[in-house]
Amino acid sequence: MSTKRDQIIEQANKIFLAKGYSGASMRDIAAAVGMEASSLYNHVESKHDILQTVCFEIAQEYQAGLDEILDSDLSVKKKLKNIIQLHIFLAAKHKDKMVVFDLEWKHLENEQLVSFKSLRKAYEQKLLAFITYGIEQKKLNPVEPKYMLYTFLSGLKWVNYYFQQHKEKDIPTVSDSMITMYLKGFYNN
Amino acid sequence: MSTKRDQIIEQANKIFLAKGYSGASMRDIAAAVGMEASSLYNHVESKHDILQTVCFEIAQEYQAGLDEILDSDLSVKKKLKNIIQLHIFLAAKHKDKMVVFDLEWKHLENEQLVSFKSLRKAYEQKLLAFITYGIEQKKLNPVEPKYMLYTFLSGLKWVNYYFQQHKEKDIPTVSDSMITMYLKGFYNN
DNA sequence: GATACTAACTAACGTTTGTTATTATATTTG
DNA sequence: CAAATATAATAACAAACGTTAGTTAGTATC
Repeated sequence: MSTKRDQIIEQANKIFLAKGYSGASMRDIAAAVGMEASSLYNHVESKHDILQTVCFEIAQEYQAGLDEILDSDLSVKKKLKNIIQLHIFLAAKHKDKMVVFDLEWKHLENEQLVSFKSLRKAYEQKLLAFITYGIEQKKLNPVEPKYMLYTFLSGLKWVNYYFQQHKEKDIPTVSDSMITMYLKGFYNN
Repeated sequence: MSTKRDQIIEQANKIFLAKGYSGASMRDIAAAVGMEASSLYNHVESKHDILQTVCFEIAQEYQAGLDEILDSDLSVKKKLKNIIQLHIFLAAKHKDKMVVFDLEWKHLENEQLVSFKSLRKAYEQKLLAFITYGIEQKKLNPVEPKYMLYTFLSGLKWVNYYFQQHKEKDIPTVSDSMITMYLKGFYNN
C-alpha cells in the first residue's frame, strides 16, 4: 500500500518529467493527485522536498549497487557486465524517477545541491578507479580513462527513457545487447 | 561582429543551461546582457523565439552534416568514423547551445514542437537505416539496430557538456578515443 | 534642420507562482 | 460517545512571471 505522500511524489515526477522542475507547478501536481495545491502541504514540506526525496533515493541505490559489485572479487569483465546490468535494472525499476534524477537535480539548493554533487562525484571516482585499473591490467582498451568513463555512463542513459514506455521483459534483451556492444564494440572486426 | 540579437541569444543559452528554460526569466537574460527586460523585445519576439532559434539552427546543422556523410560512397567503417567526428565537431563549435538543444527543446510549442520532433525522428531514421544496412552487410555486430542507435547517440552526448569547459584542441584526442571505443569496444579481447 | 528609425528606459498589465492561515470534515484513539 | 488527530478545502499573501504601452534619447537620411 502506498501512502499519499508516495502518490504525490509519483505524480510530481511525471510532471517534472513533462515540464521540467520549474515549469511544473504545485497546482499541476495537486490536480494530478486530485486535491488542491495547499492540501499537498499536509504530506510534503515544499516543492523542493519532493525533488530532494527522489534525487537522494536514487543516488543511494546507485551507490549501494556499485559498491557491492566493486567490492566483490569478480573479474574485470564480470564486474563490467554487472555494472551495465545494474544501470539497466535501476532504470526499469524507477522509470520516471530516473529521468528526474538525471535532469532535474540541478534545481536542488544549498547544502542539498552540494551534497548531491559530491555523491555524484564519488560515484564517478569509484568507476574511474575501476577503469584505470582495468586498463593497467590490460583488460580494457588503452584510451584516456575519463573519456571511457563518460562514454560508458553516457551510453547507458538512454535506458532511463526506454523503460518509461517498455516492459520489464525487455531487460534481458537490452542487457545482452549492451554487453555485446561495450565488450566488442559496434564494428565487426 | 555579432548583433545584439546574437548576444541576447548567447546569454539566454547560458541561463537556460543553468536554470532550465522555465527557470530562466527574461529579467535574468536582460541582466546578463546589460539592459532591462522590456528592451529585449526590440531584438527578440518572445522568450520562445530565443529557444526556437537555437533548436532549429542546431538541428539543421546536424541534418546537413549527416546527409553529406551518408550520401557519400565511403565504407561503412569510414562513415561511422565521420559521424562520430561530426557530433564532436558540432559539440565543440556550439558549446552551451548544444545542451539547450538537447534538453530544452521540449518547451517548444504547437507547430514548432511538432516540426522539431519530426526533424529529430528523421535524423534517427536515417541513422537507423545505416546501422541496419551495416549489420546486414556483416560490417557491424549483430545486435538489435534500435539499441545500437540509442547507445551510439547516447554515448556521444557527454561531449556536448565536455566542450563547455575544455578547449577545441582536445578534439583530436576525444575523436580518436571515441572511434577506438565504438569500433573495438571497451574490453581488450 | 526637420523626419524617421532604433534602441533604450520606466511603469504597469493581468496571471501565475509557492506558500501560509484559517476553517471544515473525516478518521482514529482513549 | 468524546476528544484528538489527520486531511481536506477556501481564501489570501507577496513575489515573480512574460509581455505591452508610452516615452525619451541618439543616430541616420533627405
